[in-house]
Amino acid sequence: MTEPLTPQYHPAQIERDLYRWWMARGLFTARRDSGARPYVIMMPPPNVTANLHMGHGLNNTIQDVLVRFERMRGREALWLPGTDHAGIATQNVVEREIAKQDGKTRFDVGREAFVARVWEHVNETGATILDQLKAIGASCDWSRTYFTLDPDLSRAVREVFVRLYDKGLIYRGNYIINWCPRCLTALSNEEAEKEDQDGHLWHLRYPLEAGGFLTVATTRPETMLGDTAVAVHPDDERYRRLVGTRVLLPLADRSIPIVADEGIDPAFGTGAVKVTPAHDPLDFEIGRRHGLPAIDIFTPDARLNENVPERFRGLDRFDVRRMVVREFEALGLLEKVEPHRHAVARCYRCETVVEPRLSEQWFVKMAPLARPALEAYRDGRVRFIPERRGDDYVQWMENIRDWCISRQLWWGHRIPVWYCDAPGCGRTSVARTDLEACPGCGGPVRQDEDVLDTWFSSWLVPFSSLGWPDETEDLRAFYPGDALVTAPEILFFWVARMIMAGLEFMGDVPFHTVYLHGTVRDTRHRKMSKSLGNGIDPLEVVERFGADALRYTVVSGMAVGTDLILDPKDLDTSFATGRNFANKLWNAARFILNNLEGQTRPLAGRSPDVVRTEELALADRWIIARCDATVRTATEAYERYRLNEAAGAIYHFLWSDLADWYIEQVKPRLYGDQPGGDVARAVAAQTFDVALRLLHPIMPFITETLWKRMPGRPPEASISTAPWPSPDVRAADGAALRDFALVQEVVGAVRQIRAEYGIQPGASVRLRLERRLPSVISELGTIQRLAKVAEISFGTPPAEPGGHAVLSDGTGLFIPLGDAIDIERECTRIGGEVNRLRRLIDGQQRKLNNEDFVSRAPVAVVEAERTKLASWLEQADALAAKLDLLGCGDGSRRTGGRNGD
RNA sequence: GGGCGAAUAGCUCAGCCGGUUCAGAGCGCCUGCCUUACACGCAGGAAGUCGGGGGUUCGAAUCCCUCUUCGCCCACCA
Repeated sequence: MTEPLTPQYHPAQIERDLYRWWMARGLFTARRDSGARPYVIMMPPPNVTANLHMGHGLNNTIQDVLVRFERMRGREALWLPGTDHAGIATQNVVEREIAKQDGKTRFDVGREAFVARVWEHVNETGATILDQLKAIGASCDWSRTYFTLDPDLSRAVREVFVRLYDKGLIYRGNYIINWCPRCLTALSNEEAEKEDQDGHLWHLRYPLEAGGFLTVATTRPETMLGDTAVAVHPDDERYRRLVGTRVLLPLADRSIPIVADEGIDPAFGTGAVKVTPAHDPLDFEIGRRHGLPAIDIFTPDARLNENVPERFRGLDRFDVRRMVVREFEALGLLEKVEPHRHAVARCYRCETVVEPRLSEQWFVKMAPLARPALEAYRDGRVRFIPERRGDDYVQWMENIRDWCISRQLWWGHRIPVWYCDAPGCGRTSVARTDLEACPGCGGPVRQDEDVLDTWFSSWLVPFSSLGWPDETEDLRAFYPGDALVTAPEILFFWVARMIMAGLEFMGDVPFHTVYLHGTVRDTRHRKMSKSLGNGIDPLEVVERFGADALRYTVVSGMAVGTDLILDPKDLDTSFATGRNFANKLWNAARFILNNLEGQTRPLAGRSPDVVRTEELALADRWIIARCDATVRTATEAYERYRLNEAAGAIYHFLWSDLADWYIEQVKPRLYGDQPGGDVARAVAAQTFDVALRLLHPIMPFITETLWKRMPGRPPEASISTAPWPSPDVRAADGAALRDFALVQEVVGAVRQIRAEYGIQPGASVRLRLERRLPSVISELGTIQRLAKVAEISFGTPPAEPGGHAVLSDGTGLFIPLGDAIDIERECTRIGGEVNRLRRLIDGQQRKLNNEDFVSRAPVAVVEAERTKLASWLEQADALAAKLDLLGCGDGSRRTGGRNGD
C-alpha cells in the first residue's frame, strides 16, 4: 500500500482485496465476551435460488450502514445472514429444470429423488447471493450464516409446532383455502395477492320447480356446476315466498333448495346468490349454516372432475366458463352480462388465478398470538419507520385470520404429524422426533405428506438462528435484537409473525424498530422486475462504478418512506454522483496525503488540541467548526434513520467546504512559502479523518483505503472499528463560521463581477473594500488568490468606472474596470439587485409594522426579523449610492448611505 | 368499498413541529477555464406563480377543506 495513488479512483482494484482483508481480520464476527452492548440486525434471508437484484442492493446497503454506524459507536455488532429454503419458489425452479431437461414432472421423479434433486440444486447455486452481498460490502457475520432447513432450525420448527399444537393453537380442518392450480398447493391468505381486474357479471336464470325463474348473478359461471342451493336475504320481499321451494339447476339437472341467509346483500346483483360451498368462502359458511352438501367440481389443476356432466370433464375451468355461458344462452337462460371490475386473487409465486377450494389443511389459530403483538406496538415496544406503517400492522392484527400452514409440496419442513391407520386406533400423533410406531397401539404409522409454509420457519429466525430451543450463549447475548430492515411487502408474511413468535416463545419482541424502506422502481415508477426487463444488475454497477458509488446513490437517493427511482437505461447518469464523489474523495486524499510528508505535529485524534489555538488561522477555525457541525448533523441523521440527510451533510462538507474552500485556502501554507504549514497539515488531516469516519458506513471501501494510508496508522487498524467522532464544544466556533462566510462572500462577489465582464482568467484586478473588515484582513491572501486580486485597498471607492457589489453586512465593494465597464449593463445589474432588496424590504416593513406580528410572534423571531430588515436596508442603500455614482440612480436612497471607515 | 401516501426547477428528489434559505441539492443545460489533488474537475449562470381551487392566520411550499393525477395497503358484495 505504499505506491502513490493514481489520479483516478479505480474501485475494482481495491474493493475485492479489502473485503478479504476485513474477513481475515474477523472484523464482522460478533463476540459475546467483548463487554460491549450488542447491536443486532437479522438479515431478511434471501431465497436460496435468488440472485442479487437492486432490491437486495437497497435493503442490504441500508442494513450495512446501520450496522457499521453502530459498530463504530462501540456496539458489538451482529448482522446475521442466512438463506431461506423458499418452499414454492425453489420447488418451482427445480420443477422447471427437470421439465426442460428430462421432460418429467416431479411425480415422475418421485418424492425422495425429487427432494434430493432440489438439495443438489441448492448446494450448487445455494449461497451465491451471499457471495454477491460481499461485493457490495455487506459486513455480515458469516461465521453464523444459517439456512432455514438446517438441522438446528428444523428442530426449532418442530418444537414450535408441538408447542402450539399442545396449546391448542394448531388444528387441522376442512375449510375453503386458496389453492394454486399450477403449484398444486394450498396458500395462505397473504400468499394470494388480490388485484382488481375487469370481468363480467353474468345473470343466470335458474328455473323454479314451481314455474318461472330465479335469476342469480355470478362472476364465475363455471362454479354453478357445484351449486347446492340458492340463497336470498330473509327480509327480501321479492324472494320471501320462494324460500323453502326449489330450483332445477340447469346443465347439472339437480334440484336444489332456496334458502334464506343473513349474509346476502339484497342490493347487489339480483339479491339471489348461487351457493357453491366447495368453492367459495361465503358459500361455505352458508352451506354450513344450512346443512348443504359441498360438491367439489375441480381436479387439483382446476379442470372439471367426475362430479360434473361428462361433456365438461377434464376441461379447463376457463373453457368451461365459456361453455356454461354459451349453453345458458342457448337455453334462453342467460338474462344479461354486465361488465364488472372485481378483485381476482393470484398466486404470489406464479401469478396463476387462485381457486378457492375446500380441503383439509393445518392451521394456526392466530388471534391469541396477535393480541400481545398488538399490545407490543401500542405500548411502544415496537415502532415503525415511517410511523404510518404501524397502521397497516394494526389493521392486519385486528382482522387477523387463521394461518393455513400446510403446503402440498415436497420441498420444506415435513409436518411432524403421524397417523395410525390401525383399526380401532386411528390416533394422530404430533412429535418432536420422527415416530416409528403409534404411541397408542404400537402399530405402523405414516407421516403427514405435507410440508409447512416457508414462513413457518422464517418467523422463528430471530431466535432459531441463535440456537433456540437450546439456551445457547448466543441466544442469551443477542436476543432480542435491535432493528429489522425490510420492504413493506413482507410486513405481514414475516415481520408481524416474527413479533408474534418472539413474544410467544421468547417472551419479548425480536426487535424494537422496524424500518420499512421503499421499492426500487424505474423512471416510469414501475417496480423493477425480471419479467419487465427493467432491472439493474447491482454487480454490473459495482463492476463499472464501484460498490461505494452504488451505495452512495442508493442511500442519498432515498428519503424515509419514499421509493428509489433509477433509470435502468442510463446507469451513467444514475450512478455518476456516487462515482464522482468517490473520485473527489480520492483526490482530496491524494492532495492531503502528498502534503503530509515532513509533518511534525501529531495527527491522531481530532480535537483542536492538536494545534495550539492561537496558531489557528480563521480558515482553520472555520473548517474545524464546519467539521464539528457535520459530526452533529450526520450523527443525528444516522440515529434517526435519515441516511440521505447524513449522506448529504457529509458530501457537502467534503466537497464544498473541505475541497473547494479549505484545501484551496491552505495551499500556500503547504507549499512552504508561508508559515503555518504544520498547522494546516494537522487541521486538514484531522478534519479529513473525521469526515472519512462519518462517511464510512455509506462508502466503506474508499474510506477504509484512504484512512489506512493516513500516517501513523498501525497496519492492523481498520476504520470500521475506529471510534465514531463526537462533537466538541470547543470546536463549535460560531464566530469563525460567520467571519469566514464573509470572506467567501468577498471572493464570490469578485468572481461574479469578473465573470460578468468576461475578464480574462489570467488577469488580476484591484479590489476596494469600503470597510476594513477584520476577517477579511486576516484572510487577505486567500481572497487575493481565490479571486485573482492583485491588490486590496480600503475606503470609499474612487469616482471611476467599475463593478460594484455589497456584502450581506452592508460593506460596499468596488473593482475598477476602466474601459471594460459597460455602464448600462452595470446599472441594470445593480438596479435589479436594488429592486429585489426593495421588494424584500417592503414586505419586511409591513410585517414589522403589523401590531399583531410584533405582539404575537416570539421575541426572538421579531428580533431576527428586525436584524434582517436592517441588513437589507443597509445593502439597498449602499447599492443605491453606487447607482448614483454611476449616474443612473433614481435618488431614492433612504439614508445618506455609508462611507468607508 | 374502506384506509393511507405522493404531487416542489427538464429529470431524480430535500425542505421535520407555519416566521431564522428573500424556495435548495445532484444530474442535465448555457458561458469561461486542461489554475502542478481531481475535466469523474474549477469558476460563473439560466431555470420553479412549490398540481388546481378555496379557507385558517399578522404571515403558508409548510395547517384545514375540496378537486385532479399517480401510487400503496386492506376487503368473502356473489
